[in-house]
Amino acid sequence: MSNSLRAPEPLDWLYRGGSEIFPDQPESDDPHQNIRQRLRQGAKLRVKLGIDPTGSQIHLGHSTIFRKLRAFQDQGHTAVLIIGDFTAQVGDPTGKSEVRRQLTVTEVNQNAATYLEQLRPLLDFDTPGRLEVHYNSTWLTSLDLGQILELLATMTLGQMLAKEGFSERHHQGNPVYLHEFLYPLLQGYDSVAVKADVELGGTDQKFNLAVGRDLQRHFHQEPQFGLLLPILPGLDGVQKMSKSLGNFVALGEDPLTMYSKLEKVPDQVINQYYELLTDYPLDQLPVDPRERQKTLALAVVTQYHGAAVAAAAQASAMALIQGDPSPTDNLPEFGLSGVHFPLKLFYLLRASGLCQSSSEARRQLQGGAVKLDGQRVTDVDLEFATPEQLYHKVVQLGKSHFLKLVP
RNA sequence: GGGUCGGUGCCCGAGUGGUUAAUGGGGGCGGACUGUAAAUCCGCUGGCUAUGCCUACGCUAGUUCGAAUCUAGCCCGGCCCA
Repeated sequence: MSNSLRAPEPLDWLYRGGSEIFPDQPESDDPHQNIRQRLRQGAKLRVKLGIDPTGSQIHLGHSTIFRKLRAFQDQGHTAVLIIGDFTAQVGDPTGKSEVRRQLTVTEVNQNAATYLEQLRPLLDFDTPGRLEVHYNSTWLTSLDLGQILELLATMTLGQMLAKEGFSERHHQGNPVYLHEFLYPLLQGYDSVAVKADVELGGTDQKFNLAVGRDLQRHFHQEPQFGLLLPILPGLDGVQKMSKSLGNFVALGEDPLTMYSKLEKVPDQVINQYYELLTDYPLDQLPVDPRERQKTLALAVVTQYHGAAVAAAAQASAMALIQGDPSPTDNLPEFGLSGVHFPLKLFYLLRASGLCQSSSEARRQLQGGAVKLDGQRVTDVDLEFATPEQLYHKVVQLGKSHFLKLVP
């Protein structure tokens, strides 16, 4: 595969998803201004991607950029993954209308530990030389005040205020703390530390990636290329996919939940989902909108769980929609051994995590949202004397939350 | 440091002594409809194994039969001045 570097002419893999590359001067022969020239020369690039472990879950919105990183890997380049264990404590102010809560060291470490596992289906971990993983605390914690001053002295207040977010917040009368100014500089310094040739990010990262170029130049390195991918809209079809908005699909979710969420992606954004989340030929998308959703869901679930499991999830989802919970092989399960009998149904809804509180569970029952084996239950005080009455029954909340009860 | 305005439920935002988890909007969840979509209509939107008991309007004390609403101190923000 490494030989393919000599003829990377169809650069579809590079541009799929509407990547914006900068600097981008297509007519230029200068390999520092034109990444295609660089690739034609067979350069082996160090492709940086930083991710701050601010949460415990990675979702599809993050995955687009990892897919791009994988594409670079498959072309023979080196993925340089930076776990922002230090920057996570500062908090990226990008796109935030308010200050980010600062995480503790313990939280950050716990989050970081789960990240690599979640990325396993996405990246090439095995081919030698294709992946480096760094924690940016390695170099950032050892910066002394003199070095920090050097970083700060590379930018002006005007440049900082030009960054989206800062000036809005300031003019809206919201606080902007000084330590937030350090974030872009630290992220940029990461590029210096790993000698990045390319850095990947979402379009909202343009400022930060540009700072990386400035700092590399300051430290007498070749400035990196920036490659920006559009932000993936969330399941609501409007706002960007994010955990805090709840409009996300996490990489670690079970196949059926993943499928159920993806098969109802709004029409207005489904083409973007195809482009950013799959390798499906974009000129061959199913015409029927319902088919288009199903095919997408199947394609994405396959990436994370394999074709067989994905097909089973699709079959289960279709059956469950029609109220038939029989082919429920891969439903998430809930063991009844952990709860006490006699058992009230609303308590079960709470205990199983289907509802967040027992009060909410009662409301859902009253609102007609709960079904047991396809039968709607509205009796708030329904109680079961023994676990045997519930074995192998399926509890359903709304249209897409299912749970199989097991001993 | 001084002056001034402000801190209400997921968010915004009413309320300025009195049956009440506290108007309204957004968002979210659910129901009907549908393509399991959108649009539309309707319901719900503090907690608790619950015919009741808790906790809530920045924090802590206080005034009062009774406070989110009054008083004091403290914490945190905006703006103006230094």
